[in-house]
Amino acid sequence: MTPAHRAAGWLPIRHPPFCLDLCLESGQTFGWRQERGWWLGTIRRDVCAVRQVKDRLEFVSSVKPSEAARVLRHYFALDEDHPAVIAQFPVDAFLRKAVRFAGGLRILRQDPWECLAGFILSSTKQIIHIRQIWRKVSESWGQPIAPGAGWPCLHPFPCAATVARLSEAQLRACGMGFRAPYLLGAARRVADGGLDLESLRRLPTAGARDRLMALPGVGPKIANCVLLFSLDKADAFPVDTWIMKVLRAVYFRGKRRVSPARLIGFSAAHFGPYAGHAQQYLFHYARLNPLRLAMPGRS
DNA sequence: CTCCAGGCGCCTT
DNA sequence: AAGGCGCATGGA
Repeated sequence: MTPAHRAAGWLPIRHPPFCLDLCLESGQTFGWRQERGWWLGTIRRDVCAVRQVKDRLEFVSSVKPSEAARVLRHYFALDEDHPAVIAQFPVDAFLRKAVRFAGGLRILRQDPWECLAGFILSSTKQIIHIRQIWRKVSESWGQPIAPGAGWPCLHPFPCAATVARLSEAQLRACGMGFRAPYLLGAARRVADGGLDLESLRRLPTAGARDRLMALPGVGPKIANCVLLFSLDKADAFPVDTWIMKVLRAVYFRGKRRVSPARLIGFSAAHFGPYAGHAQQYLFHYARLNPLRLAMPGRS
């Protein structure tokens, strides 16, 4: 290993289990890629390389180590008592199986704008495609920066003000199709102060959700993703096609014509104050075990 | 070729 | 309130 590839700093993982691979592969963020054992990605203007070695996180960053440590500790929620979160889950055999299946899967604390943009791009797209679009947008309008000497340059995702100045045609050129006017509209609302994303932290989950859903292209699912993945609303419960399959197959087995509204109502009551964290385990399990999920009587 | 993907907006009943 | 459909794009 060259000196350039030595970590500039490291962070202890104080509440294991923590699994960096699961966190970055589980479809809650779209800008990270793996290269030679390191994860390369950006958090606002902070360009970094990260890897997990047992119970610590090593990093190289374009900003000074003390600042990078602060940003990364927060982003990867290393200060969160993860076992205490799991302990708040309801007594539920299937959920516990999903937790065992993906030990150390955490909810990251993303930048609200980047999270909003990512999930506006996500509708009826596979995760691999969302990553492609994300990268195209980043490389088209983000200034390239290297985490350190000897590292490849990465392009931060453009901020709302930058996207707001683009044209719909420029965004469509990145392959996002009908999502272009949605992303542009949301960027303008955020850039012109029509919606202050940070202020949503101070609102109750339902109120913050209403504000997000006033944005073009943002319905309940995307709003819940933004609340959960970037605004510390642990009770927000995104219901996508995979979660719909889980709920129908596991919690409403054999019943026909269960409405989405009823599934959502059940989820809110059943999964508790950390429903969103439970959702991420269910989502990941369903996505990687579609066959087992479809098979009856295998719990 | 067809089908579907971490949905949403709009249009019918 | 609840259900159906079109929307861009790309990979299986």
